Amino acid sequence: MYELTISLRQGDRIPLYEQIYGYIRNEIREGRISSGEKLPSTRMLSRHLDVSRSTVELAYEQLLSEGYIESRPYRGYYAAQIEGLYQIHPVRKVGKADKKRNRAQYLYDFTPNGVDLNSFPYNTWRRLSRECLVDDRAELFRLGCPQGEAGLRSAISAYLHQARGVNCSPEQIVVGAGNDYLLMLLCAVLGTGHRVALENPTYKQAYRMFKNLSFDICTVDMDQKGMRVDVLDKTEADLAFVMPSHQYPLGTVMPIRRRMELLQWSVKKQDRYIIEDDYDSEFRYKGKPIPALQGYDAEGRVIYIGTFSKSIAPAIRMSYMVMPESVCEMYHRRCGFINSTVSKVDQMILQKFIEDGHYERHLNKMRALYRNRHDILLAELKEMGTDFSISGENAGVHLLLHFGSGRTEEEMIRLAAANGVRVYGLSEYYVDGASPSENAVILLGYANMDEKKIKEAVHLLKKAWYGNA
Amino acid sequence: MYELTISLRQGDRIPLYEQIYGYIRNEIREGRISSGEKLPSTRMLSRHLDVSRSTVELAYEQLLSEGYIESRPYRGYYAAQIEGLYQIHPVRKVGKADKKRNRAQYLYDFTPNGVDLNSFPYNTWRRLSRECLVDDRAELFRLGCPQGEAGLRSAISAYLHQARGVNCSPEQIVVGAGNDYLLMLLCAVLGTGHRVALENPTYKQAYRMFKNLSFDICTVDMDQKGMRVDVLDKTEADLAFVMPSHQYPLGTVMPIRRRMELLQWSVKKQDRYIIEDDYDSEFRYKGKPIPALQGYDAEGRVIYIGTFSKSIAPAIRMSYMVMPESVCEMYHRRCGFINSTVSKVDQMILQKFIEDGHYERHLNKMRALYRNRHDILLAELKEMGTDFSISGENAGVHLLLHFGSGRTEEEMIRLAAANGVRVYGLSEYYVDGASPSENAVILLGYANMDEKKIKEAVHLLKKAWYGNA
DNA sequence: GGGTATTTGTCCGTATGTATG
DNA sequence: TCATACATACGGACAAATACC
Repeated sequence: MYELTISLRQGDRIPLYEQIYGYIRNEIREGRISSGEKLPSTRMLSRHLDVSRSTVELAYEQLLSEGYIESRPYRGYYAAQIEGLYQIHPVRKVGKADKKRNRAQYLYDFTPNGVDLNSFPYNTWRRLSRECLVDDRAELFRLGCPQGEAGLRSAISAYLHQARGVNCSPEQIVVGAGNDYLLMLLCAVLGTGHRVALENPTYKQAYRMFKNLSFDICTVDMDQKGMRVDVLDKTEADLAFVMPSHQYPLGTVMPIRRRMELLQWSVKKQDRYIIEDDYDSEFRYKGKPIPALQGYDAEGRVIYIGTFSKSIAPAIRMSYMVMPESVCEMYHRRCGFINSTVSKVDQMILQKFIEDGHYERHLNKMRALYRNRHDILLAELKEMGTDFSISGENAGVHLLLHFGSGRTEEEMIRLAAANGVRVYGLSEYYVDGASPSENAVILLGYANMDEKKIKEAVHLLKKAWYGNA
Repeated sequence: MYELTISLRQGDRIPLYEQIYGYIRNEIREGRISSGEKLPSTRMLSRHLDVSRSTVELAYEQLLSEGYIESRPYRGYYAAQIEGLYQIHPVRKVGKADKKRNRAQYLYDFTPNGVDLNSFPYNTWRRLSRECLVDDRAELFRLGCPQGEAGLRSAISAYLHQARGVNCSPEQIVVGAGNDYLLMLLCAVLGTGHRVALENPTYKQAYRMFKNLSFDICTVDMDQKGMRVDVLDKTEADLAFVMPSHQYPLGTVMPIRRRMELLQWSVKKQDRYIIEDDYDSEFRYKGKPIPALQGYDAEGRVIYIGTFSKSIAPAIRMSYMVMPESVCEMYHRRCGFINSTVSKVDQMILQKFIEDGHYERHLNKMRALYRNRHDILLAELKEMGTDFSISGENAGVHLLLHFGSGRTEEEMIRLAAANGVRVYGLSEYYVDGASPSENAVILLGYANMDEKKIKEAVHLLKKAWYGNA
């Protein structure tokens, strides 16, 4: 079947269906689609071009009526014999200078920060967006609650309760423009003079934020259960920044016992707080979902941070923080005056998105999708080689490969790059210069790679790392 | 195999396939269909329900994509394991009833923070919004530049150059979610150990931000020309926060000479900076527009902050900061890692809005509108009484009434309130407890009051303050 | 036990309704 | 009113699995 590569200009003065029509007509005229050849089905093409099926149908109908293609009911459309067809001006389209120059140094990118590009519910979002701009006009002009719209906070609170076992009222929530901002805000809320303990390796944005806002920092080693509370206990830290659900980058899931130890640490002295970053907890593939640390916290020591960046789209720029009562009080006293950083329209869209059940459906869809990719990646990796172990799987959208001796990270990354595959080393996530492992540890994020790409990429990795294709 | 007993409501507003989808989803959720159990085939069910097979197919496809069922080709559909699936039952939507609770105690509100409610180009904005969501889909998934999209920054830089005489390249601009955020960011960029001089009275959000981020603060008195540089010179401040175009709340416009003095202050010692908040400079009604202070700054001492809150809508949450080279360098070193706080979609919408000339048109429209209101308010006020003088007119969207002796602010506000008119006193804008004037000074913002309302409101004020209707 | 009819998911083209500008 | 685009609903063709003779 002929593979079409049309680039549509949406919003152009030329309607979509005419662009499709014109393209295919040209391909047939100039023989790139020969007579009898099957064309992509309306469904396939509509999915491929990301337009409605009816739009493609309109194009096909026009081609049909002009005799360029033939329809075989229930089978498909086929290019017709075009001899004798009038061709007034078979204009040769000169290739518009290729825009793709800057891309594609890497054919495959296992970035651990990716999200799937194709699953965003554009149509729903657009509809909700329009509804908000039509229905709630006046709302655009009221500045809105600094913490975020009450309705959205209610929706988030309900979601967190059911999905993550987080106990909170909407009043405890602050909606903000991204995790970075919320961390910055939190630092302002807590004020100066704190020492924060970070896992090592950790989420570097957090490390940088604390560092640049003049917090004292100490790093605490991790074992397979997460941050070592016995080590934490010996530090002077009064804040602990942790990712119990799926540590970044290690992928560690903190078991209940360790969580309890951590909570005990938090109440041993006054004014200790745990900052729980639950950045990608939405995605778990095995076993029962573990409730958030916040859910076990009876003493109000856990500050919970979550985001829609991973679960919807990074460009959305919406995250939320759940503060215990004592922090709430500080927030209102010190930072209650700071206006919300999220557009009210966006907040209203998201609120509707959650309330109307779209968010639930979307999450389930994404989970199914990511699980599938996760399974395929695991299967492919097991075929690739045996001199590494895998960790951090079963949750999130990335996993780690721990190689045996004799392999350096730089070498692995370089070899992969030479074959067009971008992989990431663990060492860049260590702070304070520490990097305890001599052996290569490689991160593979699979969120923005489809099945086919995963297979091809692992195939290339095999070639790169083991020399056989 | 599970026997389904669905009663479909044909012609309902809920589509058939969604009814089927919803029913089966519920059965699975509530365990009436257990995992692994076979579902009726699309044909069986379509016959049973007397709908098309494709309708059933559509329902099954949705269930499949959300992970509720699994497909075994040529064999059938089977209920999947649903552990970990998200089930969000939103709590009752926040009653739209109590939204209006806090409003409408006042019939007329002369808030100095208002904007006009009816002039927002909803249709244009909606169209651009739609275009962005259709056109630049992939952009949603790239995180975007921390400073804001390059295109938007170019557009802002071009606008600032033409309209405000600001000299900058797009690289010097940071786009952020509101002035509050940009001030917070700026504090992080500058780091600790600074002393900032504020006009008194001043924009209280700025005062609070500096105070809460542990900056030393000193206040500098104002005369009719703005901040007194001679007083500033005697302080230890290395930062000066000023609003030369139209000081808030006094409405003072700083003349050229004073601006030069201020610039001279900034170069007298190293590492001094002027923060210029140009929050409502778009609106001037008399005389030539005065370029921004930044435009006169040859030494790179001025940090310029502007916003779209006043000129478009507060809910938009987009502001921008122009940094001189030296601050740029600090920004990149200390805060370059902080992700943008503005949704990419919103940035793209705004960029198009500016580039397509809508912003220019909108500004001119708003200026004409506000000038009209300004003129009418002035005329009405002159008819109202003679025991006050007016200042701060000719620019911005608010002005001040300075009353003679024997009138206290509290009394004026109370009298107005008793007649359903909300006015604002100057004293709340003073910081450090200072409030030099004994006499009442009243702020009147006219941005969100139309001609009719202005006339009615002033009429009521006359009644309230002078006793005659 | 091997051929055959049936069942099944999957793919397909088609028709009509609806929202928007 | 009309063009454009999308949503919903319909039923036939195909190939693989399976049940049945």
